Amino acid sequence: MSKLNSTFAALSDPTRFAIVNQLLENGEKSAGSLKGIVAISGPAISRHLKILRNAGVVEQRIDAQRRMYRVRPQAIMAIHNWTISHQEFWQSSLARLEQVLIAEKETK
Amino acid sequence: MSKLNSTFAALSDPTRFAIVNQLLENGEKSAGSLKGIVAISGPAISRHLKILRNAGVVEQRIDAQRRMYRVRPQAIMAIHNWTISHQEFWQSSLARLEQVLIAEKETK
DNA sequence: TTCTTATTTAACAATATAGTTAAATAAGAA
DNA sequence: TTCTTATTTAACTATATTGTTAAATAAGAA
Repeated sequence: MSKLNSTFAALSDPTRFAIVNQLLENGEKSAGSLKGIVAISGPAISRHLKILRNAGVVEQRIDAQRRMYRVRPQAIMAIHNWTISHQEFWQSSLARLEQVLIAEKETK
Repeated sequence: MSKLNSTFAALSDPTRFAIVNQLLENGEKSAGSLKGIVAISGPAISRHLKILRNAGVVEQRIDAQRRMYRVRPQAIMAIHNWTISHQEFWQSSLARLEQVLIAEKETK
């Protein structure tokens, strides 16, 4: 729980969020092939990957000259678990809001 | 999906993450009483709340001089839904990792 | 109206973030 | 070794973020 905000920080940048979604949807990708998904220089992608790695969101595997990146499942599960730990709050709040909308519809 | 990274940005600051957790656990709180949870000035808290509000993470209700803040359940649900949309990836990845650990234990 | 409480906005300084190009490093191929 | 491909690190600039104090605004109470 204490380092979840670092995970959120890693995912707060649009480029990094796009990288992570790309890796989640298509699995492992090289640094170079990730460069294609946004109009950005190589060094910029490289640094974003370093930030994601330091936050524990992705991990690296070396394949000859290429560095292959994939999402660490634990990172996404940690976010999931945080939402679950407050699930009662948001689910009941939403249920109440829905009841209000239904009541308003009946009044009109 | 497109504005989830703004939600993550709002939650990336440790002070804001603490504020949100406080509101999730104890419900609606005034700006002033939130000041107590971190050693920070009033104006700083006020601006953090504005950022959270702009990101759609909290909403405000006016009660005389006080501004009461509460978490918008939709914000947490949006995060939850994102983790769910990739659940197959992270759950099966974790299951595979666990299998590897079991296999290693048997080898030792 | 004037005082008090609660909160926000303004102005500013310090630090962090993200992008760029050029140089360095890593590793296979000629 | 030298060339080529892939990626990272260094150096630098521009912009964003966060915190502070002082002033402004909001609203009830005297």
